[in-house]
Amino acid sequence: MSKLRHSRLDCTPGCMVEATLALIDGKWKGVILSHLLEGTLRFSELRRRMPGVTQRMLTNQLRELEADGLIDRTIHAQVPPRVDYSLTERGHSLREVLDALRLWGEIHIGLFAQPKAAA
Amino acid sequence: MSKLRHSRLDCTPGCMVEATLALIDGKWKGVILSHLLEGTLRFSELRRRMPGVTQRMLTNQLRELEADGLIDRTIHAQVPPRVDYSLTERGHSLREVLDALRLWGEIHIGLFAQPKAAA
DNA sequence: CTGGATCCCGGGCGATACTG
DNA sequence: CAGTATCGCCCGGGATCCAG
Repeated sequence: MSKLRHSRLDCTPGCMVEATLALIDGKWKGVILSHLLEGTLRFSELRRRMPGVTQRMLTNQLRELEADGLIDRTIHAQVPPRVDYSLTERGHSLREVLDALRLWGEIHIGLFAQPKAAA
Repeated sequence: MSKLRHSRLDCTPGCMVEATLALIDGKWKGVILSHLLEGTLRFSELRRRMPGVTQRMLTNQLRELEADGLIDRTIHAQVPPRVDYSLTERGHSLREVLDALRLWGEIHIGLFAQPKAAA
């Protein structure tokens, strides 16, 4: 597991929330997972779809997602190296969570999103 | 808004996911929100319920949550100062999201990813 | 094409001390 | 009780170069 900050024994409200957050949080994981929800992608494809992320970070985040068992990394032994990334079953199971996050964002942040006004 | 890393204009898959994550992410926000879901709490009560967090960070996170319109901060003019924190309507609307996160964690982490307990 | 290794900087975050 | 102010460490993460 990448980073579970505080002891996961203090399961006061929020423990599991934090535990799950620790998996999908991380600067680019949410975006990566969202992209992979649409299907398998190779490294260069992910890069192209995420202009803002550096190659270092992309590799980094992918490794963490892999370590957390959320994505599979398939290396094809070819002269031009090729690596495919796809969601594991566990990864796919996050769809509902990601959908919940996206849905809330669309409703409560939308396009203008009053950070405090709203009320 | 506390920290929306990349332009929220590049709404490729994951944009809203990240936007929402930016609000509830942040080391302690998930836990804070979870606690406040149970009702209004004053500063010291929150501290007591979250042994691991420093006073500085707690204040910090509470301020960000307030700036994002997720919680209300009520100051009572008393000799022993007293400040109550409670969820705004917007904050309460996160319940489903937090529930989704917690539920996923309980199912996909709680069962087999446990260090020793579990099984 | 994929990704490792290095250098380096800003800031996140903890510890501590002070205030109203 | 509920913060604010200051110092300092650590590391996340960008840029760059190298390798299979």
